[in-house]
Amino acid sequence: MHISADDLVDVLRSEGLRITNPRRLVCTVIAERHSDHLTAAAIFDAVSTRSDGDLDIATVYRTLDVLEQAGAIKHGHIGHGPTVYHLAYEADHQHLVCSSCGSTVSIPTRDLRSFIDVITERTGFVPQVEHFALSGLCADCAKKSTTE
Amino acid sequence: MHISADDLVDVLRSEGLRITNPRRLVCTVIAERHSDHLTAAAIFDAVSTRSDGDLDIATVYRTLDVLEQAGAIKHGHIGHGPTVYHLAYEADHQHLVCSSCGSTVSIPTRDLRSFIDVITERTGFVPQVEHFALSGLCADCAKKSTTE
DNA sequence: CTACGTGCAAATGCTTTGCAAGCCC
DNA sequence: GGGCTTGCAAAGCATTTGCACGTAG
Repeated sequence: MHISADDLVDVLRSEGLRITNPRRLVCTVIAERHSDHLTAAAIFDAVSTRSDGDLDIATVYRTLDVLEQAGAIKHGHIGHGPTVYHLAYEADHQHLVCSSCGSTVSIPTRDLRSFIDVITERTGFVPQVEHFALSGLCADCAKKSTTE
Repeated sequence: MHISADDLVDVLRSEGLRITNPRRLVCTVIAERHSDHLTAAAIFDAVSTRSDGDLDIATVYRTLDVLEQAGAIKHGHIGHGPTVYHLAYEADHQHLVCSSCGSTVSIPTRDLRSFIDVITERTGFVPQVEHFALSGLCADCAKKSTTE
């Protein structure tokens, strides 16, 4: 299943929002690079290098807001860096960021089912694990820290 | 077990660092409010309202860095707000932030043992769950969202 | 005495906002 | 044409940094 720029534009249209060139450009980049974790700056850069591209970074943020409210995309936070955006249906994994070397790993949300259930049982809280990355040590750095 | 301002100062001393009034003041506030999740701004404010208090916010950040490197305190991230600091030995719980109402709940890290183990098994990654809060819906907001 | 620590102010990085002009429907 | 969108510039917030002065050890 791949989502096209037009699909995203349609989401906006169906919300009664106006279809403008800046919005089309942002949608195009998100669709083209659907597997990436895009930052607002990355989208801005990608658009800026296109021949038909010219828009303001503020507009990128505003468009991302609007797409997120429409349910087409979601944002998450990986470590300390800037906010990352991705298609809503791809928000099915948790990120792990190594606090030592900065590398990231993913784990499918479904593998964390029991964890999520434990939390809900004990606190009533329903976690959205994908939203914030988890910090820790990657395999390599963990090995190093025990060896030293 | 309670840590006093002097204990924190001693940590600095044992690292060969100089004991200055600004550092003493920051240590005092951390010791006095050891159960809070203090932000740099909160520490700055707390010091500023004392009769003997006068320091720069930059110094607060520098002192927090130094205390963290010395192992006396740790920092964490709860939702989008500013970085929070607390005594190292109190970093034994995970925070859950409600993305809807902003309320936070805690759960002891030991209750998440099996979760942590699953992640390590599958990815080699050793999570430090306390570092980043988890996002989700608190019991109340989860109830509301299913009712609506 | 001198390296370390401080205050101050300016810079940083990411994101938001106010406002007047522009363009979609 | 009316109002949603945009660009631009400025502001906001948390945090960091350069630098000259001050002081702990």
